[in-house]
Amino acid sequence: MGVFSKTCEYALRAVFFIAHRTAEGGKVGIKEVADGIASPEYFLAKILQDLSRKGIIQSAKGPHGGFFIDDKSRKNSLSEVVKAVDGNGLFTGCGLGLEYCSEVNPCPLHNQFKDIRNQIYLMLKNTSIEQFNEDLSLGITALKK
Amino acid sequence: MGVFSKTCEYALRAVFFIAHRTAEGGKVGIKEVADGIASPEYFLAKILQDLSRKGIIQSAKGPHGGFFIDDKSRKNSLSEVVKAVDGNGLFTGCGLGLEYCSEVNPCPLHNQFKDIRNQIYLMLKNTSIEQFNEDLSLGITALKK
DNA sequence: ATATATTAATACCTTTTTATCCTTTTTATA
DNA sequence: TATAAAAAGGATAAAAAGGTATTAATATAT
Ligand code: FES
Ligand code: FES
Repeated sequence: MGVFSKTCEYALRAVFFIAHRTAEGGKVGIKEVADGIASPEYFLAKILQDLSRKGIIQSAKGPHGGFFIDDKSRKNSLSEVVKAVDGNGLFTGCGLGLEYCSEVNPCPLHNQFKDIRNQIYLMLKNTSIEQFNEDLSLGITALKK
Repeated sequence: MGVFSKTCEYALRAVFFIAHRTAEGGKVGIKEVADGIASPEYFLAKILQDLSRKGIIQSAKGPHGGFFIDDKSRKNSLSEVVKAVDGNGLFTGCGLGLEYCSEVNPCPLHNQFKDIRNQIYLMLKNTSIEQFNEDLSLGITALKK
């Protein structure tokens, strides 16, 4: 497994996709999102439902419904998305799984690991959801395959 | 979940513990290791069996038997341990879970993520198993709680 | 108002990971 | 040679993650 859980990977890709597709208003359906990011449809549905409850994205039922991201939410940083899905253990936890990460009782990898952990956090904190809309439009970056 | 799987966390802590305790020759039993790194004994047993089969650590059955790490193996880097347990997906995989990580079809996070991923690799590659023996002896670093 | 089609939400099932128990094999030594 | 100590291996179970089928909500046409 990678740095993020599968659930979190799908969540991040979906959030990018939805932000991109609803930048000019409008909504996008679950099937389209699932296809756009190559994820299992119903599993993604559950993830989006959760993100919706937590206010990371928005949704509307019924015909012409779908998922979207409002102006305020699209300014959110990726760290909010990761925190909503995986919690913030990735940002604060010990790399070797000690109960607490601390300077007073550090694990052998602590000094090196804390820097890396912080860089992961900064990367996510300093990146907004909407930030890649243009790259996606230009086909510079991809969300599947 | 953190950067490493639970299995991998236990493996790394155990490897540090065994290297430290068998630096002057001798062996250490599974119960002692499990206690020393605060891990479930029988689950750890499986992990150590696996590490032993893969040549990361060594073991001896019978009275006065136990686990140990020979001179050659203790020079191994942590990346070997992680690779043995979790594979090398952590070192090569896409942060957002795309099938392949590549420059030609990069995900939005690719440029930032590849640096971080490489730092994780370098940290592990440049750290040997035996490297923390002294710190552990001095109580500067810990493997439990 | 009501039926209908559309769509998200929920309840359910499967697989993987993590953890435990029990039996077998190996081996030092009494 | 018998005994006990220790890892190895098989079988099982609980928990978490991953994935699928069904249900509920709603806009719109009639
Ligand atoms: S104690 Fe392990 S990373 Fe801080
Ligand atoms: S393509 Fe995603 S990290 Fe390289």
